[in-house]
Amino acid sequence: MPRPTTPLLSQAGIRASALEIIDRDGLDGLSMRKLAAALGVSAPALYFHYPTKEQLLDDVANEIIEKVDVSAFTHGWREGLLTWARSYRAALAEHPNIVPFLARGPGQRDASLRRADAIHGGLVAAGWPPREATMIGASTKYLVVGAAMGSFSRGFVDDVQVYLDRYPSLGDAHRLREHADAVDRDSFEFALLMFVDGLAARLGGR
Amino acid sequence: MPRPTTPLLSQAGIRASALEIIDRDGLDGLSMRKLAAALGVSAPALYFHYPTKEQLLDDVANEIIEKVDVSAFTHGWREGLLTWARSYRAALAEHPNIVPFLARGPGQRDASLRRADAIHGGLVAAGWPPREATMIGASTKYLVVGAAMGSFSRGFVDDVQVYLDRYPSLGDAHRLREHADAVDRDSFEFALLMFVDGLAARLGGR
DNA sequence: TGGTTCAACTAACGGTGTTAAGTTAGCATG
DNA sequence: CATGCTAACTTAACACCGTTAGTTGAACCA
Repeated sequence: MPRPTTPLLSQAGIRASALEIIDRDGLDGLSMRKLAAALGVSAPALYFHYPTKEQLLDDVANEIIEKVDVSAFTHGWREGLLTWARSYRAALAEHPNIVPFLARGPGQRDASLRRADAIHGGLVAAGWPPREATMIGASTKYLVVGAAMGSFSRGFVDDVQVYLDRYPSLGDAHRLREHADAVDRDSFEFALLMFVDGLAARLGGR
Repeated sequence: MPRPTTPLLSQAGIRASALEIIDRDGLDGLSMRKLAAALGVSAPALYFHYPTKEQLLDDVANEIIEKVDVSAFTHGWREGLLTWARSYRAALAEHPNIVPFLARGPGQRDASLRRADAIHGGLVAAGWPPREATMIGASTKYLVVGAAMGSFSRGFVDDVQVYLDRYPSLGDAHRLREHADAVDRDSFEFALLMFVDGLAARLGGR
């Protein structure tokens, strides 16, 4: 069945289906064969539209990062930073399974760089020295990526009783599992505000 | 050649060789066959000592986390937190290639939990409400894991000129690549201090 | 109309983690 | 001391992976 009258595949369609599988089955749950099957096509057909799986994932990741809002630096660095960080985290939290890939390597993801530029520019325009602007950008990214990993609250397995017995100081943390998402969200917000407070004190003390 | 007179393999030896390969060839560079070859043995022999690759990696990760210092909470929460965060980051920076695995899933890594317990206990003992102690622990971990990913400075590929042309505001960031490690280390220290300053202000303001 | 290009196909390669079955050294027991 | 069980390895093989090669026939342009 060669060259169908109307194309069966498109880059956008492939990306959408790939993201769907990642969301449902995890990053390791995505294989080219499974993806092809979901699109009603054989695996090598995908390689006509994407040269490699890596490239496809790069594009999917790009699509997600595109939604991050870096526009609020016009309302001051504090507002800009908070808006950026929150929308960044929200974007990742919507597709947590792709975060390990995101974090692995930068690849060819243009969107990240365009945003890094906007952020750095916004901070410098607000009076931060370039070197500190760089560090603030990096720091915020650390927070977002770290939080997106959810490594803390997800560090508790389902069978909680075991840990309660062994680690008494964890105390009220025994309900961490059931409130995992809320804890992650609150902790991120907490960390972000502490960090920005620290920044404000530093900038104000000059 | 069955059952050699003296065992060729041990869990510790397997872990050591695995970590060596990971450090040298990256996380994806570790395969059971390559690991077996490095140990002068056939691949299935490993499965006598480790039920699965995942379990092996869990153990390797555990070994690394074991080195994290959580003892300094006896000198106050500030000192305890700083020491923990710095030694945590140092431990990960020593084996950056395993960080993506670390972040992927918590697995059965006992060491993480024993440390979470110590940290939570130390913070509460120093006067932090349990709920905030949980968030402080989580936040610090976000910073460490995020920084270990080095996702910011490594987000710039080798060919820098391309980005200079396209993203003018990046300005002095054009030397990011060559100073990548230094930038990461400084940014982490910066973020940590800003965060702890924010914390101190919050605790002091009560 | 003819030739080229496109978008799919099947077959296959080398790699992966892992399981099954075979072989024999070491150890415990009668 | 012989017997049997377990331990620690072997080779062969399974199902899957990302990817490449070679084929087919519809669509498009001259």
